[in-house]
Amino acid sequence: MKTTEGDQKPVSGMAEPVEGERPTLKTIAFMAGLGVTTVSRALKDAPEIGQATKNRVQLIAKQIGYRPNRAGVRLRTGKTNVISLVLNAQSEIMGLTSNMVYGISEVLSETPYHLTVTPYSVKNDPMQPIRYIVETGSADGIIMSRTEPNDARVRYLTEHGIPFATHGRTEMGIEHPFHDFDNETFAYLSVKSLLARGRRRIAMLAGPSPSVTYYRHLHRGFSRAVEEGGASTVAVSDIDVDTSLGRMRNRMEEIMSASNGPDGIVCCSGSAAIALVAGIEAAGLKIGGDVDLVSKQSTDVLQWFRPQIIVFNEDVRHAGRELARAVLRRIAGVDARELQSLSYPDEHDLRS
Amino acid sequence: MKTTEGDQKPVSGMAEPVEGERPTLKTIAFMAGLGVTTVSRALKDAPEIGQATKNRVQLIAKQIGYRPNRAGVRLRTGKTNVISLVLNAQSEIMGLTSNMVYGISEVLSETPYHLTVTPYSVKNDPMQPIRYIVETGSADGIIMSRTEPNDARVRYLTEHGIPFATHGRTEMGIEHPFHDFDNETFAYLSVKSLLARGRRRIAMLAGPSPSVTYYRHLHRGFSRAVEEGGASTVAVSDIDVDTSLGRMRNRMEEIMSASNGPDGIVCCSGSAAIALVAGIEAAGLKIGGDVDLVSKQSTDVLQWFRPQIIVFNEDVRHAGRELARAVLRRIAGVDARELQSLSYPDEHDLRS
DNA sequence: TAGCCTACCTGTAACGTTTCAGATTTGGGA
DNA sequence: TCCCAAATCTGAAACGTTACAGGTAGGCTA
Repeated sequence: MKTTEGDQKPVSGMAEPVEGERPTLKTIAFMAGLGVTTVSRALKDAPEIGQATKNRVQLIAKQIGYRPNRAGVRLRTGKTNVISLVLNAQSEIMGLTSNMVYGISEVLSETPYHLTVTPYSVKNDPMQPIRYIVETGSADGIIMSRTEPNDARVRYLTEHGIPFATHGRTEMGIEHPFHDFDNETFAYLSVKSLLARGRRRIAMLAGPSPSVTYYRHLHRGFSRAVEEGGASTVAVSDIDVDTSLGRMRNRMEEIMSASNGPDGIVCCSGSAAIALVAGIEAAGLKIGGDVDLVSKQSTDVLQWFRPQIIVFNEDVRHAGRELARAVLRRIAGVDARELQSLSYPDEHDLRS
Repeated sequence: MKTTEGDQKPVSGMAEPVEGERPTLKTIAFMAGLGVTTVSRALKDAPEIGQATKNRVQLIAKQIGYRPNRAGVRLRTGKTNVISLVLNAQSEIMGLTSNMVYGISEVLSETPYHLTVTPYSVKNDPMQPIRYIVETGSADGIIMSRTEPNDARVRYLTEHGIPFATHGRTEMGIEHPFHDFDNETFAYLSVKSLLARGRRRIAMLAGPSPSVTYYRHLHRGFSRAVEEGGASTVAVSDIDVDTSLGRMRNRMEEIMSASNGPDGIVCCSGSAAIALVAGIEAAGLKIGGDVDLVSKQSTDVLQWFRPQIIVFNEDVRHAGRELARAVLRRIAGVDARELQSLSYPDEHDLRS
């Protein structure tokens, strides 16, 4: 039987859908004179539906602006079509998180996925939001940052088989999707850059140790370059990238005022760099003269800050895109090992 | 009949729920020997359920960690328990958006609401994400920024009866929830501050005109103060807060190099301020000497920028909290006029 | 011709919740 | 004693979707 477009026999027991309501499968089924099952299948290009029918159904769906009801799909299939970004709600001076959000959204906007954001307070247990998402099944995939070498969240999610991707790596023998900035190379190149400027006593402001993995990468690159250059190291104690900028400045002033302060400093955060500069200058030293500073920045702000320093850019928007793609492909069943990527430091000497 | 705790007669036709699955109303109903209807009502403290039953049901629910299935609720009631933050995906140098997200989340975290973020590209129609949300019914409430004097989104949402709150005000005779920074007072006080420092030729870098409402507020406060002080005005043409920092710097250099440049400048954005400073200094002028600069900042970054300038702080995290509270109360049926709030500028002379 | 396979389509059930329209019990008043 | 109202509780239906287990028609094989 060849059904033509106009052939819309009203199916028995099926009332005409109300005008003005949001169209559902039933609406299309009524208009096409088909069963809802057929419509459902036709819309997802199932092989058991005839090509003519598919075309007709898809045309109608398009014309009346049909959009599947998310609650219906979710209730039936358990699939939420949601990716959750879990983050630490540290107040930010620079727009790191927002740019990552934009990156993620860029990728998700071409899919049926929505992005929900689940910040947790710094003081709280990082596991709490993760457990919540898993227990309530409120997302199909999770993106998270502040990855630790032995990360309880990674273990938990892996055990529960929930797709996720981390910003940063772990060191626990579990293969999982991640995207990371190559902090080791960054630290290595930064030290090289300082050595090339004749600096011999090198210090570094890193991430909180041992909680965050990239701390180790930084130190690996740092040590290697210092060693290769035959330079020496000055420890920066008591402060890390999480310290308040005020305390950072004060501590830096102390360190630089000491008799054997560093003459070259590597800093792994743009906002920290501005506090270090303040501390250095408070100690009466001149950047570029007495001491050089190299910093990573995740936002183009240090360009505008003076004195200008040497920076390496990290593109967090790109990281967001990579992470989103990774979770999506993980959800699609791609092997975790194929979803691990690094991005590389990009040096800019801002000093004009 | 007084039902005791132990009295759990299995209801006919009701199979024991599978262990390990997420508990549902049925699970509780089975355990309590009640119907799902009763359980549903007991959990929401309906008046037609006996107190003893309520206590028992609520205890069981708590013990087994029952959480209502969002898809079930959503499908049945149409309520999504989602608030959507719609924003313009401009790359940000400073962490404005993330702090607003944290503020919103702070409030939502004590409610059943989730936060989804829907960025739209700067080039795209701002109506597009709004229409999408309304047509697919994907949120119970919307928070949006970049509010315009005659805002199509506000009109559309009002007509469709969708609760929302805007960051910024409109001027279209529609009462709706908003939170706004008092830009008029900010501009007024800024000019006053410049006048007090003996500045007489005042300029301002404002938001894009006429697209964004706060442009008008800024100008109102600006003009009033300039007039009161008998000072004169220097127009800053071609650039606004949306201009790229590079162009902003160059234009500023031109303006300051002209014979009749301003000697006092008001700037309504922290990130713009750093570009203005660069332009001013490129023109060979000294801030604090030849010219004074007053800026609003939404993130504590200008503290660390030198030369230090006079700033007024805007607390975006607080704005986020206010906006979230406003949408929630609007959803609860509170009158829009009771959900309009302003926050006031807070001056800090950073110059030590 | 019968039987079978393929291609296409169908209704029913189920996901978990709330609403609707009762059902049952209890206590009290007449 | 009977009846009514109030206080509690109940199953069935519905929201929109997909999975399951068929159903029908036509053509091909034997």
